[in-house]
Amino acid sequence: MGNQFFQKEKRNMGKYHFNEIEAKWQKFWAENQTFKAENQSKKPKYYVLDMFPYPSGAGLHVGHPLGYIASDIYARYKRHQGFNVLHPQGYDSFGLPAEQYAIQTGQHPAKTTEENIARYREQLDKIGFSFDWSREVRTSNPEYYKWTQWIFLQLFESWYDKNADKARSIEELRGIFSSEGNVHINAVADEGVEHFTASDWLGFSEIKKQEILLKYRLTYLAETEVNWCPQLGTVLANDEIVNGVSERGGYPVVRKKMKQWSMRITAYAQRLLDGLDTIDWPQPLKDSQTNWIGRSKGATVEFKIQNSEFKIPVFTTRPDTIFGVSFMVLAPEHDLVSKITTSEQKEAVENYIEATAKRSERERMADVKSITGVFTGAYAEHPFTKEPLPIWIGDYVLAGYGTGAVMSVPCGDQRDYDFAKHFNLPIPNIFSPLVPEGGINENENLIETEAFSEKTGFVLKNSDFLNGLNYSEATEKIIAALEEKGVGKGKINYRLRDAVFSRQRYWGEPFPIYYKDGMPHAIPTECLPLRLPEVEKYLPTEEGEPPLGRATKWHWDENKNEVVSVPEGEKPPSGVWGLELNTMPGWAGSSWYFFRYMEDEKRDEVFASKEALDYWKNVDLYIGGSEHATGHLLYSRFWVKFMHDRGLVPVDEPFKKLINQGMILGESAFVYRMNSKITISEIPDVKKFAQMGDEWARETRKLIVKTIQLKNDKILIPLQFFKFDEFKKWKRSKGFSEDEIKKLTEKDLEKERINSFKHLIPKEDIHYFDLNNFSISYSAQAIHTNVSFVNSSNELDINSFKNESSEFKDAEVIGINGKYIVGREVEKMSKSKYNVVNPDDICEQYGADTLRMYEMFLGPLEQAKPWNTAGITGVQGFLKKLWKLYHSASPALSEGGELEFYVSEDSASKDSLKVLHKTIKKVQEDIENFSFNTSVSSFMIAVNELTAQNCNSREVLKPLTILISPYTPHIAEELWEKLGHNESISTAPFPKFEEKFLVESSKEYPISFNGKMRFTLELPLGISKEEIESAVMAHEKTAQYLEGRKPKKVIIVPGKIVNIVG
RNA sequence: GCUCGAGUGGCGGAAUUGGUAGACGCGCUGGAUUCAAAAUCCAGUUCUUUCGGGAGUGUGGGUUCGAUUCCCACCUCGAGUACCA
Repeated sequence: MGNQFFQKEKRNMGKYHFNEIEAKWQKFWAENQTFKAENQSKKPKYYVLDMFPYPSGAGLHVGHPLGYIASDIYARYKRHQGFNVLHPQGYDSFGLPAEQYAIQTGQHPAKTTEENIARYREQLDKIGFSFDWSREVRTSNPEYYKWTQWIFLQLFESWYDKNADKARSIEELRGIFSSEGNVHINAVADEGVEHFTASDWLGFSEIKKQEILLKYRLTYLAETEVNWCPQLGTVLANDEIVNGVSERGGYPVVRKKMKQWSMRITAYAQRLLDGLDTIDWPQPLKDSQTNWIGRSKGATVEFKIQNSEFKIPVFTTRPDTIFGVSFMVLAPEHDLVSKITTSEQKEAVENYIEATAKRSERERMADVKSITGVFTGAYAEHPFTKEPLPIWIGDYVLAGYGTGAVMSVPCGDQRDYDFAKHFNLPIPNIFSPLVPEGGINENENLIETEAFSEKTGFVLKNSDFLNGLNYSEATEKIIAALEEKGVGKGKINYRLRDAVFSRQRYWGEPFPIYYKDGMPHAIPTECLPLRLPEVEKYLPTEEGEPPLGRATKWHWDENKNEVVSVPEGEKPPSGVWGLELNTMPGWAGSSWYFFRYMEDEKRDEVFASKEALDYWKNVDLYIGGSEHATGHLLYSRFWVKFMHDRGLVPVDEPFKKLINQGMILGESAFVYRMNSKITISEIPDVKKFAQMGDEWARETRKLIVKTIQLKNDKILIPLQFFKFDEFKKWKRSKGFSEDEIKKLTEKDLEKERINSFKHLIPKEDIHYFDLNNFSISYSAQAIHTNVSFVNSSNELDINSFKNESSEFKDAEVIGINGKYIVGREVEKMSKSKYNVVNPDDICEQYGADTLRMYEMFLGPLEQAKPWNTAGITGVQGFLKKLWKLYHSASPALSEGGELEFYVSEDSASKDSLKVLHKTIKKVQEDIENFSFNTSVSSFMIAVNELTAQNCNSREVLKPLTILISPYTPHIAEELWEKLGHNESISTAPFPKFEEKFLVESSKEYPISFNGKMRFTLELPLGISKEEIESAVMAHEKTAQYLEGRKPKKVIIVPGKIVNIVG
């Protein structure tokens, strides 16, 4: 016995021990700082970045590292190509989940965040990433958020000059105000800023000046209608709301007016749009930003209100249809509503406003079809015809878009049409359809049943000076007319709103702002960071203030320039003012973090030094999920453009190339629980029931004979007894013929099922279980079970299932032949679905190299795909084969020989070199196209072929090691060392592809007949078309396929194909 | 509804500018080795067939000597968006 054991151990010496190898190299890389990037280098730079992870308490599952593995392969590849690669990692560590957890447990979010990060790091380290950890950042770190606050203050001290089309400093704006007032200024600012002259400005009080400046600042304080989420106790940005409920938690969201910090991102709408043309991003991502920004071209038109000083400005994309206007509609929230409503209509209008305000955003969205509205009693005047137009209010008009009012053209807009139909308003027609022959059909009515909203196929009629014109001609003419009359002008409108920047939360960056006489003032930048204060509870105060309202030390002393405490109830001494109580949103810290990684030494002095910024410029490759399309990816672009304007960074786009990785889905496992209460009924008379109609439900209840409680109340039936399809499959596997399968009915399934739980039926009731005399009904439901209890053949490990899930300790698991087969379904990976696969476990069992390669092998990077642990053995088998290629046993393994590293110095065979170069070419192309799945296949092919060729030549194996090292770095390092190198493989030059090894002298031609390949024929490559043709025609099989016919045509593409037609 | 993306064996997926459909891997079947298992190795595996073939890349049509690839129409699934005037 002992001897046998020894033998086995001895035999294992040269085996592929991935756990040891991987631990060894991970340690080596950490100790030698192998992947530390240099800020001064002769090498060209390359910056590879993963989207900022939020360190959640659940840790990583196998879906998370997918993008990291892809970017790591690319980073390693670039190092082999001679680049100085920056490949950093860090944590977006402020955020809601840690705070929610803090509210529940009282634990400081900093503590849980710290723990979560430690766990993340541990998991990441096991996968062997080539991160430069010396540059790690955490957004919740004061040394980091110091600079987030600093950038906020830069925004606070800036305004947007439309003439220069860039942001400029507030100091310059003050200068302009002092010299010429604001009359000539062309700035992005709040609506309705009063006009003043230079002398006015100089006469204003400081408070008044601040009030005016606030209307120009790029981050400003304003009373805005926000999305308030009562359950989360905070406001949410538009992109944080999904289907009318909060993205995190799914809580309802209501609209509420609050004083909030906002970011004037709208100033950048056009540049954000234009910038998309300069970056290499996936088209769907660009499309969703384009839609989000929502540029539309049209005109503003002012409508005078009759017998009133007021005017209604509207925005329209179809100014050409102005002669089709038959009424006006205002949003219920519109300021003018209360001012113009007539006394007769007052009550109706007020009732309507009250009713619509109650409806939540979600209801309003769900219920888009019902048409509601009410007449205000007032009339507007058509700017050209002077006709009176009744003014209505209706909630299909949104307060937040355009001017919150529309000119209704029922013949040209479906919503206006529906509104007009519903309230019996006139629908004048202004369209004459064009007929295909080039004429105009005056008689046909385009708008009998619906609005005509096309921009082509018509000319205008009943439109005064626009008659006979098409869309573009009319649009041009009407805008000119509007401008001449001074009642409107051409305008571009954006859907994009300014971004709300305040959150009523604790775990975020404090604003470096205090309030002096009600006006916000910046704390001096040299006093940053303004640290997050301690609070005893993470909830809002009783007065409804944000959690920072609980901080006892949260006032700013202007004289001492420090945070001081003011005892509760006391008036602050002079020069001491309250600090801002809101904190910044999650996207603050993530909008600039990519610049922080560039800096390594001067992080205390600057957010990033000029040298670092000039060297690294922007991110060359950014990999992450598409869910950030309208959040992080838009805000980052905005901040970068702003920072560029103010000369803080040299680039105006953060991410040159971006790739979206697809989600890895989980395969959930289900067990099927049968209700233990079984209802026995008489068999119904089918004919009688068919005649009964609605009464049948009541009648069936009368048929119930008895309800039987089985002996166990937790009964699991197998998949085969849950779904009829599976039942049939099972029968088929038991050797039933197709005919027999066809004859199977639900009744057969029921019989088997009843049989399977017969032992649980109380003895006295057993006679009821006869399908010939009774109808038996019960229910069963699918329940998620932990995938770790299930093996690759979908069998449930019944013992661990019972032991580890307390709910089913005493369950009766009904198997078939002692096996219980679970149901499977592909779903998102999540804790609640018990389908999470942990990368640590995979690394432990199969190794990190196998995990890395398998994740790539699953399919194209951008595509969503299900995870199936069973398939991983193929990749592991491959790595074992690869290992064996560098080892040999003498005597042969079967004769008790042991594996030893062996590489021959002899020159390689022609075939082996061909395999090598074919692989170099393919892998290089694949990496450059981010087609990692296909290069895994080519590695497998290469190793299969080299093994078949018994290749052990260094000439081939050395370059092969480098080739594969981006994918499986640990095994590559180990083999590299065994090949006799002392340095890490990570910067070894990538093998060079040489065409000469692939040159072929002959080609196996596929010979097709009418496009169908029939046989192949090997022919030399050098020969002419004629020679090919005669060789093919002379072939015996050709005659056979032609069956005596004469070919009509022979297509020959040398080096490709021969096709015979006839 | 609109915008975008995708439909190929039992499964994940390959297929250069239109040129041998199903590479590679999983699973399955059979075999070798083993007391046995694991591991390993070998062979087979789109469907159908009267073993000559025939059909086949969501469906229907078109262009072509030749279409998974290009064009038109439709169906299904997925993602985003949602009264945007």
